[in-house]
Parts: sequence; C-alpha cells; structure tokens
Amino acid sequence: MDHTTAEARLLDAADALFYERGIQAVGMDAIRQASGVSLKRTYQLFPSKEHLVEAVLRRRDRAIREQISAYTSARATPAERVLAVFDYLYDWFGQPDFRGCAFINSFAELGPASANVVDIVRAHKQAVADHLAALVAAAGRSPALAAQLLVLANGAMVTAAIVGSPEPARDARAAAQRLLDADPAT
Amino acid sequence: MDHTTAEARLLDAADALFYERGIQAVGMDAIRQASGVSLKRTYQLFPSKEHLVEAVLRRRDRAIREQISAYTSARATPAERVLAVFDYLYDWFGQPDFRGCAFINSFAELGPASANVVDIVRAHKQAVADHLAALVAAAGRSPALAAQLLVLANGAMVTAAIVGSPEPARDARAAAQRLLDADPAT
DNA sequence: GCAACCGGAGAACGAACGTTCTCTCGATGT
DNA sequence: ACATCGAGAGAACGTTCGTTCTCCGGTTGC
Repeated sequence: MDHTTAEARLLDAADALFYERGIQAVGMDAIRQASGVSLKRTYQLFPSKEHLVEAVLRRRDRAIREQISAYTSARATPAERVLAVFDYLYDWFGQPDFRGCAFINSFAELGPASANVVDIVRAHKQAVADHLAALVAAAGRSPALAAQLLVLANGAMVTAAIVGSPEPARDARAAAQRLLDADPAT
Repeated sequence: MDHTTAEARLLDAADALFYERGIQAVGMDAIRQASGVSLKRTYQLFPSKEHLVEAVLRRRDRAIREQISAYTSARATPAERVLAVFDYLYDWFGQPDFRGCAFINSFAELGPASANVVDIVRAHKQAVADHLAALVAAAGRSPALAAQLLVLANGAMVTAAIVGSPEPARDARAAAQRLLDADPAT
C-alpha cells in the first residue's frame, strides 16, 4: 500500500468512526483496525490524533462545500438556488447514518480543549455562510436575509439530529421560502 | 454539610464544569475540588458519573424552562410572548460564559454512547417545542410556524456559540417576526 | 545467495480517569 | 471518659488510551 492510499484509507476510516461514535470515543486502535493501516504508518502520516482529527475535518469541509455547490448550481433561478440548500439538507438528513453536523459535534466535543478545532469549525461555517450570502445577493435580497437563512440551516441540522427525523429540513425550507417572499428583490 | 447542600454543591460544580469544559474532559476529582464534597459522599449521592451527568441535565432542563416561562409570561400579547423567546436567547448568548446549549453539546458528546442522555436531551427539546407550540397556538398561528420557530431557536444557539456573538439571536428574532407577519392569525 | 532495510503486528509504557479502599479523626450517645 | 459510627483525605486499583518500541518477516539491490 503506497503513501497516498494509506492516507486516504486513514481519513476514510477516521471520518466514519469519528462521525458515528464521537471523536473522543474512538481510539487509535479502532482506526487502525478499520483502515488496515498500521499504527507506525499512521503516526508517520499524522504525528498525533489531533493532527488526524484536523485533517479529517478539513477534508470534510471541502467535500460538503462541493456537495452544496452541486446542489445549488443545478438550479435555474437565483431564488431556487437559495432554496436548494435546504433540499440538500433534507437529502442529507435522510441518510441512515445521519448523526448531525460533524462540525457542530466536533465544536461541542473539542471546542473547550482545542483552539485549532474551533478555528476549523468557524472557517467551515463561515465558508458556508459566504456561499449562502452570495446566493442571496444574486437573488437581489438583503444580507440580513442571508444571516437568517444561515440560522435556519444550522437549526435544521441540530433539530433533525436530536429528533431523529429529516422533517426539520422541510420546516426550514418552508420558512426560507416565506422569508424570501417577504424580502422582495431590490 | 448535610445531605441536600452536598447534593446542591455537587450539581452546581458539575454543571459549571461540564458546561465550561465538556463532560468527558471533567474528571470526578475536579468536581470534588470545585464542590468541596468528598468522593465518598459523591458516590453515595450519585452511584456513577453518568448518574451525576443525568441529574445535572435534568436540573438544567427545569431551570431553563422556568427562565423561558418567566420571559414569555411577562409580555402582554400572544405575538409578543412568541418573540420573547428570542429575547431570552439574546440575553443568554450575551453572558460571558456562554458556550452554546448544554443539551446540544451533551448530545454531540455523549449521544453515540448514552441512550439515557439522548432521552433527556430529546425530552428537553420536546418540552421547549411544546411550550413554543402553545404560544404560537395562543397567537392563532399554525403548528407549522411553531416548527419553523423551533428550528430558528436551535439554530441561533449553535450559530451564536460557533461565531462567538449574540447576534444570531437578533437574526432569528427578525426572521420570527417576519414569519409571524406572513402567517396571519386565523 | 545474501545483507540491509522497510514496514507490520503487537507488546510496552506512561498518563489519566472512574471507582473503591484504607486510615485517621472528630462527633455523638451514654 | 469511652466506644462507635460516619465522613474526609488521599492512596490504590484496574482499565483505557495515545504514543513508542521491539521483534520479525519479506523485499530489494548486488
């Protein structure tokens, strides 16, 4: 197994385990078993568990932003592109292994102890907020609306995770639709 | 120190430490030091750390619901009582030790490992949702609006925690105001 | 064929933590 | 005054975990 596939296997295994069980609950040995990469190799690629956690979060940040872009860019009108964010959420929440937003979860678990994790989580949420703000601006709506829609999106993630249902995405989408209607294009 | 004050000191110290540093990051010895209650007494009152965690969450559930009731019942009209929930959030987020919602954080940290914690978190969010639904119904609005406002409230909590600002409460309140306006009383 | 090296498996190590135990002291009842 | 009980301080125990080390087998270059 070469360098890059070992790294990919590690990131895949760690990402899945961290998301499913929580970061602190997953030992390095579980990652070794799931990835098939020895501990020695693992510590050559990532000098500590925290480095691995940060790499996992950074990769997930890129993947999520690409997914959101795929959803929004597939729609025809600016308003539809805004609402597509909430369709993305609904599809995500319906996946059987959905356990909430990994960034919100990591922030809750490691925020008090790890400034690096806080920075990564903040950067991710800021990037999503920027994307949403661009879509809202393209639809001719106000920045205030973008802030409101970000709150709706984050709220849908935690509410869906806790109640164990994808419906909060529909609630958030309905609210977003009404807010779009109530914030007429300039 | 008698039975009940020892219990109160333990719950106070554990609640503050769990909220500030996360549950898994706080050892029983830190709780002993902060509370002044010996480990022996602690284990007589709470047979395990998990029992203590659950007691802390249940007490916080009661306290938060009382605070919300105090905010909402102080307003004159049904619509104002709905919006008072978001004023409560703004005041809460502005407190210097604000670190997000303890229930959302506990769910993220212990949800995969503790079904009891999941039950307590779900019950808390359901109780808040019920309260909100009653206020919305009293204002003559639809249950769908109540679901949307719950998403807004939860989203304000996580967004404010991550960005480190109370402003998301204002964003959520503005959205709630518009949604109330767009959902006219029956 | 052989020696040198790289990587894997798993033991080992040190720290942290939840929980229990020991020892001692002070209070209480008679 | 004295015996008894309960509680506190802190050591101790067993486990888990992050990280490192050891040993060994296979591969590669001559």
